[in-house]
Amino acid sequence: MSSRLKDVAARAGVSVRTVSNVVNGSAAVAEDTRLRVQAALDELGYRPNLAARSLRAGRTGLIGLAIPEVRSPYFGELAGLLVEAAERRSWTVIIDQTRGDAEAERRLLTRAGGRVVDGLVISPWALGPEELTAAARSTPVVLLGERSPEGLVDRVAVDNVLAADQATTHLLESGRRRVAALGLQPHLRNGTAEQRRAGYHRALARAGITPDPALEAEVSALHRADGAKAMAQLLDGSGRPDAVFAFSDELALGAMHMAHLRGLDVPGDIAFVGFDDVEDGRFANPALTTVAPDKEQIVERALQCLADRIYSPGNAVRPLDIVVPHRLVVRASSDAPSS
Amino acid sequence: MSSRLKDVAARAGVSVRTVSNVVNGSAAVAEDTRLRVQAALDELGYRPNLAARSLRAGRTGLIGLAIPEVRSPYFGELAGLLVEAAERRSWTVIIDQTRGDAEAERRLLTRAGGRVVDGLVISPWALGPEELTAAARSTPVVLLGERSPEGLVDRVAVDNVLAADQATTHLLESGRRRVAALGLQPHLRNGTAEQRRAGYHRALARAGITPDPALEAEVSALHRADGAKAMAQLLDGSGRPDAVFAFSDELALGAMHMAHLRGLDVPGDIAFVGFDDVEDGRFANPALTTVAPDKEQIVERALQCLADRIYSPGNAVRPLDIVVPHRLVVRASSDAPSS
DNA sequence: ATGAAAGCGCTAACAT
DNA sequence: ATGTTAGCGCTTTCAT
Repeated sequence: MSSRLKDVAARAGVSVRTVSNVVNGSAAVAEDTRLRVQAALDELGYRPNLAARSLRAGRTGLIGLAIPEVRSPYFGELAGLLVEAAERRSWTVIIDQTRGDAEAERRLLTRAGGRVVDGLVISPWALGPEELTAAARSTPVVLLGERSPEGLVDRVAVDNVLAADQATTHLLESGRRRVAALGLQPHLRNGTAEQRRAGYHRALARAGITPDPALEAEVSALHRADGAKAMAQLLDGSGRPDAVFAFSDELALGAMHMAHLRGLDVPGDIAFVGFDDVEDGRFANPALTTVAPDKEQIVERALQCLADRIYSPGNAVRPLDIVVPHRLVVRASSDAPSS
Repeated sequence: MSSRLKDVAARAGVSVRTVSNVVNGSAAVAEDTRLRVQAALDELGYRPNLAARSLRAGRTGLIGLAIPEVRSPYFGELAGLLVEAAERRSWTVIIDQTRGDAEAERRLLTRAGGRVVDGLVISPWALGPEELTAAARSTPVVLLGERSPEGLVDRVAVDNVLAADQATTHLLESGRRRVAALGLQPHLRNGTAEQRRAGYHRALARAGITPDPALEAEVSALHRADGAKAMAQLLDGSGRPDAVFAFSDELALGAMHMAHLRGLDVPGDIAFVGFDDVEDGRFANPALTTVAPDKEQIVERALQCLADRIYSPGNAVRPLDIVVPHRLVVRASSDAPSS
């Protein structure tokens, strides 16, 4: 099979110690031996066995990313960015999908405990704070989006209440009066939707508008199809919305599609704002107004948290609650009605 | 820190051998000892150290997936499916992005050689056949899409020539005459675009149409923006297309967006067909006609190849060239012109 | 500057 | 049924 340190040592006529030093540059090696060893290394096509290294080091160089699904544009983009950022820190990322399933989330947390990964970045949907906190005691864990109770685990997120408030306010300022909120998920333990709803209510209140239950639509998942379905219900209901604040771009895109099917003009008859700023939205017809979280910063700060815990585990830093910036990107889907 | 087999053994008053047997169920253990050991296991919260296991087993249980980028809808969907399929085989997937960069592809191939992963599924863009074949000699490798010369490495793909022919034929049959091909990538070593172009030419030839160079648009990458840019060039050129066969849905979506911006009606003035059948296309306005490869089968067969090579390495099976089925999904973007 | 050897945590061959 | 131990490939302490 493939060659080990020992083989290379035998071939170069030195000890494994010296070969190891050449491979890692970990100690001074006489120039001529170094060359001899290097030659042997090349001839044998030596590749270090990572399992052995990890076993020695007590670290794997792997970090986990647990997200509901890779294929969704938002998490896909996030995963891409995280992989790149991890690379810069010489980490390899294991991406796992939870599908918002409690069992899957639990399994990944457990695996993190099993030291397959040195740390875990998780965007929890199904799991409650207790379990997350418990898991974080045995491994470095960073939460994306969801808040842990009393900040017991590191967490990185945008200010959802503020962002939702701004999105709603933007619609109100463009003259819309019957703004719907699309994306409630009362069945999840994830509080994100609840926070966005709070921001939505806050904006309505400031404008002196009483929330209308007929303008709040629930979804069972966050795909375009769910957005389309919820939109259909809004249009068939008594709410008669002239604008929609969807809690994700995917939902917004699905909803917008439904509006088109129903013969509505966007933004003439109805305006849309999404959340996430995924690429699809930028190229939709019309282009989608959205809340853009600073994704680069989300992954960067998450990894920083992990690094801090992994490399100085004794140093019991207080768990961080990091808020990353966002901005409202106005595009054609929410232009003021031509009136 | 965390507990080892030895700790559990001490606590239960048995040998490590017995604990190992309990953990793995690998040998008969007396019921009462089993219970005692299990209790110790639970109390100590024992988790096996995977690095040690891998070192012993000579296998890591990890497989690599190397794709240009996770965030693109097509590769995102594929990655999601592959992770699920791998799970069923108790494999964990490491996803890596190559960005079509030769150096990145080379690095991943090398890592595969380093036994971090037991095998690698790669969608090569930049690397030529020689290097791919060389890498496959030291590790199980499956190619997605790209054909290796003389079938020296396992490969899974759709029949690109046939698919492109069908897509083009569909447009011609709906009465279009000036069908453009969008998505040539002469700078890549990847032959996929070339195959799709061949299918496009074959369809034109069958219809007695001479290919017009002004109707063939190159792109530097495969994002919506590239599709939009190429579309602008087509519209500004002398080709005056009444239909576009884009080599990917993303390109098609970008191109369709540009058509809208130019005030063209789709499909009235111009029809579109994409390739990949990603979710975005299904919810686009209008919904995008596309070639739908059987993605489930792509990942399933790819993993099957890997499993064969990993579990019976001596068994030098001839490299397989697997063609998975596809179908043309006709949607609103290519309805016959109302004429 | 380099060699010898211990030991990371686990499994399995060899005992009893 | 269960204990003892070698060894997977590597890094690193201790010697020289």
